[in-house]
Parts: sequence; structure tokens; C-alpha cells
Amino acid sequence: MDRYEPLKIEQKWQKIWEKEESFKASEEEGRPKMMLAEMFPYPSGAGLHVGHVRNFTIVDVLTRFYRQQRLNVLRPFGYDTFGLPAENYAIKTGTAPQEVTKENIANFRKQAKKLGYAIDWSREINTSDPEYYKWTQWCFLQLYKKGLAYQKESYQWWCPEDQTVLANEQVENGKCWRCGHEVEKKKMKQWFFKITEYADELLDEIDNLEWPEKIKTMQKNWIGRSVGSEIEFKLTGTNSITVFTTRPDTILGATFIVVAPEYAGLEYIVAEDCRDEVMKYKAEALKKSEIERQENKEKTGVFTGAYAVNPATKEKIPIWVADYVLVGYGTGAIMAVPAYDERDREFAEKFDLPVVEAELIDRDLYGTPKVMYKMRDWLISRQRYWGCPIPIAYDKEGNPHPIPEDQLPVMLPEIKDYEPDASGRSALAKAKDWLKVEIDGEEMTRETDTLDGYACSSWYLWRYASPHDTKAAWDAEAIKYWEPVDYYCGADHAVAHLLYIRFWCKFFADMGYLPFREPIKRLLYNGYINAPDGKKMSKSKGNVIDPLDVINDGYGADTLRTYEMFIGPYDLDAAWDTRSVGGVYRFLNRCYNLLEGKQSDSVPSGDGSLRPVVTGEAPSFSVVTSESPREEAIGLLQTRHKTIKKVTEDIHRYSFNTAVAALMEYVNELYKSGAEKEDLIVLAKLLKPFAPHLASEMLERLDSDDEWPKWDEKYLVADTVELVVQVNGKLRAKFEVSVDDLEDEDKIVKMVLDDKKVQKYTESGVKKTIFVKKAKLVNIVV
RNA sequence: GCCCGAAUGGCGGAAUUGGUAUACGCGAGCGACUUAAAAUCGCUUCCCGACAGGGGUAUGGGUUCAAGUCCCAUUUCGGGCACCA
Repeated sequence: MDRYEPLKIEQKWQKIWEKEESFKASEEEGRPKMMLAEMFPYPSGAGLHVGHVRNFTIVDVLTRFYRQQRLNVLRPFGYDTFGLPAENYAIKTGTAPQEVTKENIANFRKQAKKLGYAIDWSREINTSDPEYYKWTQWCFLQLYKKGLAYQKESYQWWCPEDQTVLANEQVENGKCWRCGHEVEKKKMKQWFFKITEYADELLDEIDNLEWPEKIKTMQKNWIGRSVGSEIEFKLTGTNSITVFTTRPDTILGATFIVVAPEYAGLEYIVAEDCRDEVMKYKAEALKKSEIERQENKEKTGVFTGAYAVNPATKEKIPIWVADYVLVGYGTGAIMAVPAYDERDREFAEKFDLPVVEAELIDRDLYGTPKVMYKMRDWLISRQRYWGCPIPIAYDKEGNPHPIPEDQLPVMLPEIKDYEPDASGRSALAKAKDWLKVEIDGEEMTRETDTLDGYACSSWYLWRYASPHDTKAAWDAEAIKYWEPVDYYCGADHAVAHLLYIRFWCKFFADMGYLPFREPIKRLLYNGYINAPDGKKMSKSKGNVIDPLDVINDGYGADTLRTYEMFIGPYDLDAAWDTRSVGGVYRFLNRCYNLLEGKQSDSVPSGDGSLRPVVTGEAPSFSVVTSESPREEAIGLLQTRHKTIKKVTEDIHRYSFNTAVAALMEYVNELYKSGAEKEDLIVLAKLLKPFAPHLASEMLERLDSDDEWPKWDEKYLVADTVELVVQVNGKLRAKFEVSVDDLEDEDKIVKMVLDDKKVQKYTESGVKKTIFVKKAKLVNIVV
């Protein structure tokens, strides 16, 4: 009689899966397909953490669940490898990012295999592989051709620590998302993707997605559509200022104009005697960090000395400059209506400007209707080395030219010095030979900026369909078969990645390259796993749980996986509890011991009656000695089918923790009543998505396939049910009644009212009775 | 400030459509096995009460025969956005 030795069993099955390429998927007509993926990881040097394990295991449970239901399932895997950590490591140690990345990938792959994931390893992708980024560059060129990749000189977020610009989505509370350093505004010429072109569709289609409401709301708020008008205010002379307002009906109350400090026409507006003061204010505003602007909401501003004419009142109103007006939204200028707008009122009060309680007028009288979005175009150039080179070169006049598609990929050259500087150019500027390129006989200089890593991850789900395709980014037929992705699981990137990938999908659908307009059918957004103290795990706090330690301590991957599914609802944060891991291990151990018991006493029952099961490790195991084995068998059959139903339905609604709990109950039940071989088969099949190694071992020894079991409702209906009797809503009695009697309300009610125990509570007289057949319940109102 | 989400035993959590609150696990206690310990197996475990019974899902109200679940208000915690005109 051997013990449950997870490491031994797991190694055995991982070898088998590797050798047989068990999870390789291919297109196959006639079987429904199912494609699942997690947000592919950035392979850091630290290896997998428990958060990855939760994320990947959710995908794996669903993958195996659908495989066992004999769907044609694709579950690929990949690595998001461009980015700052590898580059910063390279600067620090001199190791090429290419090398570090290779090592990290190898480590991640090894660890993922140790967890027994049902991954089609033949489809592995890596965004820093030239075979991959060649097609990232191709995607860029398609956007460029349609004018959706363009250059613009304007004030950008600049991180002085990382020496690069950042997209809006990458600035969090005025700080860089990567290093946490305060960002600055810097005027630079940069590349953008015109995501705003799709703002309306991105917003309108959110409601049709099977995504968590939380994410849908965040995306809606991020896009932030406002319907309003643009209104022109004439200045003295030939100039004019156009403002955007959502309240054109309040124009009679517009008593002054405010423009942003960065407002483009500011220097032409400002009166000579105010110029010095205005320019000083502008310089100070630009210097102010975003943090300062956010923390200090005290209104500041100066008068420009200029006036405009309110087209509705014909009054001359002053033009001010203030940093509470943002240059990036609307026209960078507003008409201030202090009577209706709190911010304008605050400003008016501080600077003693007139407040007029004017009446409202027809919205369309003085302006042209206009829709505005909070979302800005996506800034995609980065002044860093370790990224996908932008396939552009400049002629002598500085005009950009696309690198011809047949010259892709633009290889990222290997260099010695990765250090960025404040020049606004990446370290690639130092690769003198690489910089030179000839296009149509003309000598040109390459773009030295690289693409935002989010560009690389905006199309990788489609690459999974044909990962080794050398002729196209993705194969049209393969895409049509596998995608859109049925389940996508992640714990981050609610607005950035998940918005960008929707944008690219719509673009490539318009180009005829994709037969769908939304890339992800269902999104599962899982919670974080925190340290046992409830705080975020971090190296500096020393509270990190290493999943590989959990495995190697002897618990094994099955325990780790099952524990992380049992830890709580998948979408909520949870705190690690080492002692509970032991509880899950005990559960799997009990499953194994059932198997061992069955083996030791595997006399076929023949007549369908129960056979007692005794475990090797547990000599005091209870043994069925029922007088009427038939009745026991029916009870067990009911438990079996009840469990099949519960686990199946729970996985369908992503309630993994209760699915595991149901399996635990089943095992407890089998310990009490004994188990038939069929019970062990059902148990192993239901267990397999969570603990695939142990389940495979059980199924092999039981000589069974792994096809997902079906329940039969007929076994769920017992002859008798428990009837609950409430008096005034309080539980007072329980009766065992036959199912037939449950159909007869009069009979049930009479029986209940005639009962002595019930009568103790109904002496004051019965007002009415309510019988609920479905709930098997009678409520007596007295 | 605005928008979401949450609050249930000593702890993580369950209760799927308004119908038996606390499934499952942890922890704790008791017992069996053992020379002993570990492991394993069994039992107990919301609170008050000897029992009868009573109370109980953050707080206060409401709807209902019936509320953890629905409605109103409040408190606390978590997340997102944050001068977007």
C-alpha cells in the first residue's frame, strides 16, 4: 500500500503529456471549438508568483473542463518580453536583454510545466522574437497607411527616471506606472495611434460584451464621451477663440473666457502690458508637476489683457489664463459660466469676476454640435532600446517614410551601451551603422524610438492561431476557426491593453483582415492573492510566497492549484493561508486513499450493491454493514449525481471554490458510506480540472477515460423529501413527506396543522397558510 | 468630490430565482490508534440558556406570509476616476 506522493505522480504525468504532446490543438471541422488564454506574462527574473498560478489555473480548469467534454480546445501560451525591467537589468549588469529574456523564458516555461497546465506548447510566442515583431511592425505600417499612425508635436508625459515619454494610460496619479517617479510635461514630436477614430464604436459595443461590469464601467469612463457644442468667440481684431461646452444653453451667463497655459494661440492673444506676467504664469504652470496640480486645487490664473465678445450678449468679456483648464481636452479654452459651473464660480469669486444668473436658451443658437472624448490618442513611441523598432526612416528634409514591407523586420541591433539619456532619443541613436538605410535609392536615417510594449500585445491573441506563419501576421482560415477568444483571463490592464486590443480588432476588421469586431467574448478578471498578513506581497516586505516552494515542500502542484481555486471567489482578492493549503492537501490525500482502498478490495459487486472500501493508511475506516444495501446504493447514486451536477454547474458559473467544496463533501460522503468503483471514476473525472496529475493517476488505475460525466435527474429525485414548517417565518418543525404528497397542498397543510408540535405554536388561531412546493415549505401565519 | 464593489462565527468563506443562515476548509476542543509523537480516523464547535426557549448576517428604518438576499438612510473598508468645461 503506497502513500500519496504528489511529486512522483506529477513528474510521471508531466513526462507523459510532454512526450505525447497531449494538448496540441488543430483545426477540426465538426467539433465545437473553444479557445482560452490568460494575459500572457512578462517573464521576470523572479519566476512565477502565486498570482500567475491563480490566473493560469483558472484558464486551465476551464481548458480541461471543456477538453473532458470533448470540445476542440486551444489553450496557447506566450511571453510579453519587451520592456523596461530587462533593459534596466542590462544597464546594471551589462547582460544583453536578449540573453536575460531567453533565460527568463526558459525558467517560466519550466515552472509552468511543473504546474501541469494543458498548454499547446507548439504555439509558444515571444514578442521580442524577430519572427514575431516583424509582424508587429507590419501592423504598424497598416495603421500608418491609413493615417492612424501619425506624428504630432505637443506636450507629453515624460518620465525623467526612465527617460522616456509615456501614454496617458501609463501615468497613475501623476506618476510613472513602471518606476513611480513623478512625470513631467515635455514638448516633443511623438508617434500616436489614432484610437479616438474608434471612440464611438469602442464605447457603444461595451454593453454587448460578456465582461465584468467593473471593467466595462472603467472603459466607459475612460473614453468619456460628452455631447456639447463648439462656440466661436470673436476677439478685438481678427483673432477668435473657439471653446467647447456641454452647456451651450448657459451662454448668456458666460462672463469670461479661460484658456489653458499651453493654449497654442496664447502669445497672439495676450496684450503687451500683460505679456510678462502671462508668460511667467505659463512657465510656472509647465514646471508644476502633475502631483502638485492635482493636490493643490486652489484656483490660480492671470488676466491676459485681451477681451472677446460673447456672441449671445454682445458684451465684451475678459480672457484669462488658468491651469484649471486643460490643453488636451476640447479646444483648450472654455467659456466660464460661474452661475452654473462650480469651478468657474470658484475662479470668479477669487478674482472678483462677474457672476450673472442668466436664463437658459436654445442649445443650438450660437454653436455647432460637437462630441468630445476624454480619451486621447495613444502615444506609442518610447525613447528606450528594448522594444520593437518603429519601421520608419527619415529623408534629409526630415520627412518620415515607411520601411517597405519586404524589408521587415527592422532588426533591433545588439549594442553595448543601453543607457538612455535626456536627449529625447533612445540608445539606438548610438548605433551608427544601423541608423543608415537606403529606400528607393535614397539614403535615410532610421527612427530611433521603439514601440510601446502595449503595441506588441495588441495582436498576439491572433498570432496564436498560426504562430509560425511566415507569410502573414495571422492566417485567415485559422483565425476564422479559433477566434474570437472564448475566455480571456487576467488581473490587470482594465483600460490600457483591453482597450487597445479592441481598437486594433476594429481596425483590422475594417481592413478585411479579421472576421469579427470584438476580440474577446468573455473576460474573467481575477483578484490578487495577498500575503498572509493581508498586505500586498513584495520582496521588500519579505512576505512573498513562492509557488515553487509550495510544490517542492511536498504539497505538489495539484495541491497548489486546487488550493488557489478553493481560496475564495475567483474575482475577489484573497489572503494566502498556509494552514489551509494543508487542508487541501489532506483532501487530495483522502482521494488517493480512497483509490488505494478500492484497489485493495476491488471485488466487483456484480449486483450493484455497495462494496466497502478500506484504506491502507486508515484502518479505522467505517465499513458499510447496511441491512438493506439497495437503499444505500440508491443514496450513494443520488450523492454521485448530485455532485456531478453541482461541480458542472459551478464551473459553468466560475464558482471554483464551491466546486472544490462539493468534491470535498463527496469524498466525506464516500468515507462514511463506502464507494463503488464508479464513484471513484466520477470523483477522478470531476477532480481532473483542478488536480490533473492525481486524477490522471486515479483514472489510469481505475482503467477509465476522462470524459466528463453527466448527471441524470432521475437519480436526484428521492421518494421522500424534508418538509419545512415555519410559524410566522420561524422554523418550527420538519417532516418527512412523500414526493406524491407534496403535490397535494390540502393534504400537506392538514397534516401540518394536525401535528401536536406545530399546534403548540398555533394556539392563538391560524390566520393563513402559505405552501411553497418548490421550497418544500409551509409557513403558518398566526 | 464623483462612479463602482463589499461588510455573514475565532478565521477564509457558503447560501445560484426572496423560502431551513453559517455548506466546505482552517483553527480550537474531545476521543480512537500508538510505548510516545507525527500522520490518519471519528465526534463537537454562532451566541445566551441546565432545559424549555430566545437572540443572531455592519447600523437604523421599510416592503413581504417570509429578507443575508429587495427598497431608503447611515457607518466602515476596498477599487476606479479625479478641475474633462
